Amino acid sequence: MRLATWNVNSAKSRLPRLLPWLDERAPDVVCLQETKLSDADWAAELDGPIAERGYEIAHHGQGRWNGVALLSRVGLTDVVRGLPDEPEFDGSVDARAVTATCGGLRVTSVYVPNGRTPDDPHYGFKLRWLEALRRQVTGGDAATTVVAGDMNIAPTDADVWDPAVFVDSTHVTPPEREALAALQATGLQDVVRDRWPTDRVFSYWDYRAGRFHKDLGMRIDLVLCGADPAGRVEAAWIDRKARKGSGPSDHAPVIVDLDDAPDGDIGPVVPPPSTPAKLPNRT
DNA sequence: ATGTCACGTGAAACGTGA
Repeated sequence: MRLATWNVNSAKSRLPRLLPWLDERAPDVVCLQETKLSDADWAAELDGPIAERGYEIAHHGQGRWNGVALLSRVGLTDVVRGLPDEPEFDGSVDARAVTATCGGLRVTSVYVPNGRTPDDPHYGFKLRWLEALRRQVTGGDAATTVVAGDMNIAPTDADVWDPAVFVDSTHVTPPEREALAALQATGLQDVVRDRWPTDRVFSYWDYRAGRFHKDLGMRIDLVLCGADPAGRVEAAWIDRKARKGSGPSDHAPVIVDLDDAPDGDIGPVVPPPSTPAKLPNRT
């Protein structure tokens, strides 16, 4: 099973990149963030071409900002929009989380609040939102949980291109990193970092200043896996190709392949190859 | 280089957010 997450920075404007990417990478479950569409506009513009490719869809949108979605062709049931006791900002709840059961996993697509600056009210909102996300995970079966999306946190200084640039900025402050660590302490593994423990691995590059070309990025898009999916990881990588070319998102997709054979199942028993019958000699 | 996008407004440039 191939699982992916991608902050598309507007699903409508990214359609010319999203559809070919679905065709090329053929993910089974996709978490999208920053769709920037209402549910009605998503249905009008995206439902058709995505359903045509065999996906069931759960979109949780609000319009101009935010918006998340789950696409699945391995089942999509028990859809929940938002988080339990989700905190408000400026008097309303944003569209930042959608959860469903896909292929036996409880998957949540998340767009964690940016925080803006550490002294902005949005920063406290970010911390409260992360706590609500942690509570949701503790209320479920952590072993089969996947939380994937734009966390807007670089887990360590190795996840930013220059830690000096980010001093006193959001994405790297200790309270954010502690909130992420508390989320992971429910039993979730950062499977990309596990796979590439010492490599320079980024998922986001600012559009400005040629940052992608110079590989001056950050790793803020994470796939966090409970024990079951974490134990089945066959590959985990950033699809940098999707950040190249014309009209890309500023984020690249993260792709994780899981072994579909459950524990103890060695797959179909294949009989040993028999001696091939000799082809009749041609004369 | 504060260097780019995307969206809404409203009909072109500007404010907002990232």
